[in-house]
Amino acid sequence: MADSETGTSVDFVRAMIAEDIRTGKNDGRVHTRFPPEPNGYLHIGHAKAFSLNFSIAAEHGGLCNLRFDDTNPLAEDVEYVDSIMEDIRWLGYDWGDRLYYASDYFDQLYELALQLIREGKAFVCDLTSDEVRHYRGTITEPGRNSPYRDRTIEENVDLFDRMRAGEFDNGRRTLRARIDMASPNMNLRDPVMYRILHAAHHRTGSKWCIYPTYDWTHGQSDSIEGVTHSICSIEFEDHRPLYDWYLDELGIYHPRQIEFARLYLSGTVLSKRRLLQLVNEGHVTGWDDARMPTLSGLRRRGYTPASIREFLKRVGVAKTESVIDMALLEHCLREDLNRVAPRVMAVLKPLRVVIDNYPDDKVEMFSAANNPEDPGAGSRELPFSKVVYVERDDFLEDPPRKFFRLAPGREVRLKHAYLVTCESVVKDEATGEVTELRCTYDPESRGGEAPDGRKVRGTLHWVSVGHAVPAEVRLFDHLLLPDDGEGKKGFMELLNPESLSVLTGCMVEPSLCDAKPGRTYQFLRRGYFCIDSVDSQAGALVFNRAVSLRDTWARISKAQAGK
RNA sequence: UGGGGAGUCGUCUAGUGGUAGGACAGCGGACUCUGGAUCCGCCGGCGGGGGUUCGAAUCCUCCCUCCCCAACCA
Repeated sequence: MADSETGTSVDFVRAMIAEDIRTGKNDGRVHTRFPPEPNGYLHIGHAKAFSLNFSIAAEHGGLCNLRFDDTNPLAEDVEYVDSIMEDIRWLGYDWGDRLYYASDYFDQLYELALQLIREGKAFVCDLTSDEVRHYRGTITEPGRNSPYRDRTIEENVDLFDRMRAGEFDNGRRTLRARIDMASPNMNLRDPVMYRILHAAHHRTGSKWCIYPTYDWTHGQSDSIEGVTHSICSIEFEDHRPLYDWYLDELGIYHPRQIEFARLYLSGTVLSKRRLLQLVNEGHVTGWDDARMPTLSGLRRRGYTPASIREFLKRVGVAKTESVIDMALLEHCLREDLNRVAPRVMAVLKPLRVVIDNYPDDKVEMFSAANNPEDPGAGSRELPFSKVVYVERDDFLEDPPRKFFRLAPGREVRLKHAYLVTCESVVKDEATGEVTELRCTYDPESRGGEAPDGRKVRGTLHWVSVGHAVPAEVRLFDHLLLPDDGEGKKGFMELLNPESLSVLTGCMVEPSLCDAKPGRTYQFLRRGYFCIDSVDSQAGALVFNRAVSLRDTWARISKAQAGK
């Protein structure tokens, strides 16, 4: 869809709304809403929905409401209400003073139901849920009318009143719309509007023992709030005729429902039911486990609101069911963090390096830029001494081609410090494991510059042993393994047993000593790491790897191994 | 099988009768005190068959594939 004014293209939802404005519908007003049920934590799929709703309203100077669709007290909880509000705000959206609950409308909904009953368009049905199912027919066969379908209006009003008064047990009766039991659309086969549920509601307490269903609630709530465009996900497409039916029969303000495709992400699952299962069965530590695609999980992992917003923008909005490659989300995070994350040195798997010709007790301070992408980020001082840690992976006794790091006789640069050459290797006599490297440094290379201009390809990160701060580092992999066959394996079989690996004894530079939880850094040459907001403490730092850096060497060595 | 939706590079997504473009991924190169970043390049697609037209991803038609619906969940 090309926008003639800007030359940029817009998605079909925005195009429809633009058309409504052009034709003068709703006096050009745009009012949307995000209607989550508080029965779980929000994930990135929900973020697609609410960012769409909030953004579209904002683009037209309109408003977007937050409305909790709390019509099923059995599934809902205030814990979820709170987390949902926190997550929406975190992503940067604001519903102002328009916080609503479907339960706020229970009285109005009851009156509207009475209106339908009085017009002969709804009836109290005594069929059990099993019987209702049988009477409904199947996908290919029409249903049959309920024997209670033709009760008098007086009887319906009386029975409905008594349902509300609590005279009947759970499931004993329902209020149903009187539409068409032969409709090819199952949603129109006399759908249930109210069920009896003697259960406490997290907001209305025990005031009600009948609860309206989603279909009976949604359109009327939209109408009451003056919502112009009710944007929802595509599985509600064949509910739209029912949405429209209620509004038309009631003769009240009629918003327009528009459906778009939900978001799916490779390597994870975006279904509340399954996420809840992961939590309940202990496959993750909670809704905010850093491996979870929930907003609280992504936040804990180190994802930034900006990166998620950019991701959603790039993903677009359409009606095609699509699975987005997780690599795109990761790309958006790197892109954002590259701009804003302070650089820092941390050695994940330490190997001692002794610089033999460096004075024993000397400590030098080197200035290090906090972010080469952002001169305004300033610099910090790094202590250097005779014994430092480098990454174990940065040394190979017998290096392959194109390996630019440390090896016997090789010279590399210790970032910001000196050029050092590996002179010998110390090993554990019993195991043969390399325990220490003995090196010499070039005193003329202070700051890392070769005095004679000689080229040194390898630059390593390091931490001075005497100044290093120990830390735990958690690395994450996808929750789900790639689905090899054509979805032959079940969800549980695809769970990645190695989605979490914990590294202890990592050594980070001293400037991180009093870093605050939730802050994200780039560990030079390693990736972006966020201080865990739950488990990290001063003196016992815990970092989560949000995403690795692009690793060209990993690709080269993999290709070499393949030969 | 009835109804409702959807099919464009590996993955997303533009396109609305006039040269199929972009992003991510992949591959190659330049540059680099992060094998990062940046820059340049390459790769690769209209589900299929008919038809209309000077011309079709786009219009018509038949077919194929995938998703959703038979909760008193949302």
